[in-house]
Amino acid sequence: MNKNTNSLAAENRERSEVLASILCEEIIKGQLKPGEKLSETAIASRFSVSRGPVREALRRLSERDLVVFSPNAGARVMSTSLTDMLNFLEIRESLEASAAKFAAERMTKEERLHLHDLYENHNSMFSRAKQHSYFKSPEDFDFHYAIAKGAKNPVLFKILCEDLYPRLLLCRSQHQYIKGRGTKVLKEHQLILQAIEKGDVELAEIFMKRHLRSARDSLKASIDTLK
Amino acid sequence: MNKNTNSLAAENRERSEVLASILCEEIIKGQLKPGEKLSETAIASRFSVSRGPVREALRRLSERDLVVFSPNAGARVMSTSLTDMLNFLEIRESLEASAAKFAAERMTKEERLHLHDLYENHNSMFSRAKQHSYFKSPEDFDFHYAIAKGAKNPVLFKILCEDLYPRLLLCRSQHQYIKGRGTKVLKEHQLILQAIEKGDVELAEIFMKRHLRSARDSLKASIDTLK
DNA sequence: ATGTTGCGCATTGTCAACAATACCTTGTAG
DNA sequence: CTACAAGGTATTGTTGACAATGCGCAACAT
Repeated sequence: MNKNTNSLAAENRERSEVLASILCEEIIKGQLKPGEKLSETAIASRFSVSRGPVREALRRLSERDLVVFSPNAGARVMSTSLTDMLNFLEIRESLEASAAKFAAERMTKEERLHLHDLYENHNSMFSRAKQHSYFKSPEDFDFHYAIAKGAKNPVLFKILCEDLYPRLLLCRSQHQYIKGRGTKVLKEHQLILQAIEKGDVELAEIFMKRHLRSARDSLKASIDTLK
Repeated sequence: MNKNTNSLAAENRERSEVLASILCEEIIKGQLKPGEKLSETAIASRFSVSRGPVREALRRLSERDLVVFSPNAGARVMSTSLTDMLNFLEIRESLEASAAKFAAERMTKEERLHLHDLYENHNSMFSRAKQHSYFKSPEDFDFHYAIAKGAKNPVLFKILCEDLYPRLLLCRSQHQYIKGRGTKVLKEHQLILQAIEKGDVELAEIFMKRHLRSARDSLKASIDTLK
């Protein structure tokens, strides 16, 4: 799948960067669980490198807030509370609303078609397996990812796709809180899609805001029922 | 001023983190100019440490996009184009509009008073020295900083104050583009302040958006006149 | 004069050993 | 039996040395 996982030698990129991306992926996928200790020697021997590159990789990840350091006690996988999660979703709302607005304004014809395809695929996939928890699937993120890309603002793209999404995914791997919101999500995506296809800037922004607002409310409700 | 600059030994924080913050500051202040080479050995000898911590610090800064790496060629201070700058301002608009909204909703009484004091200070400072380029001054950022803090969302605060503002300041140190927008800025701040003091959520959001929109338009105009 | 090729040097990337701190185990006292 | 203390062990923080890559200068050929 990812050849870096096997051999990280013959890369132009430096070891610490490759290591960081591999560890990042494993953290996001939940293979390294939140709170888990990240031993430098263990990681070093696992990838057959010295501790130097490992340390550099861990320092990188700490800047991304994927790991936390306790001085003289090493690194642990970041653990995210549900209130943190709500804060993330709050910001995501404002950022993605802008993304949708810009996407409706700036997406190319091809990008709009691609977004349409994504929606159709999700749609058919969902009707095939109704119990499939759509909201939790990576396919849901594909849709938002495409919009973030279509907004044609690299700063926005970086914040969303490289800062926020990883943290959200990490948090999801921690809390198995969400039951898929079912066909609602699809309907909401459809509204956003149509607005973008028409180039309706204002509607795209509003529908995206509503969409994410619903997601956040859903989480809030889940939290309330839990306690 | 900052005792870290002199002795970075007796700190609980690890050397690489202290180094990163010192270098970050110097980059933002423009003491290290965009495009300038950051030699590991030079930095190491300057702070009387080994290259190890220096490397870790530089890797941290690269995650913050304050420096760029060319493999086997080391690090250079990030250089930001004016179109990058416009992208930053575009996102800042949406983020700070939310910040103002939340601040109007969530600021404590003390925070509102503090914000008021900030405004008054800026006001008197400006009338004392009219030629003083208010928009470029750090005092301008204080106002926005206080609002970001008052929004009571750590995620938002981090993105604004630790990711976006440093990059904006770095870019300013690179391009001496802006003539202060004069009393306009103060008037705009006043409107925002009043909305927040009244707890008027919607107005705070709108006035902040307009304020930053003006700043961006002003930059766009500057760019156009330049070419 | 200009473009190119090769060598030498400087810088980066990596590693293994040393020093310092924290954690865990074990023993003892209350 | 529990609480606390002390020592040993393991892990982190740091360092200096080695290997590899890139850069610049000089000499040469066209």
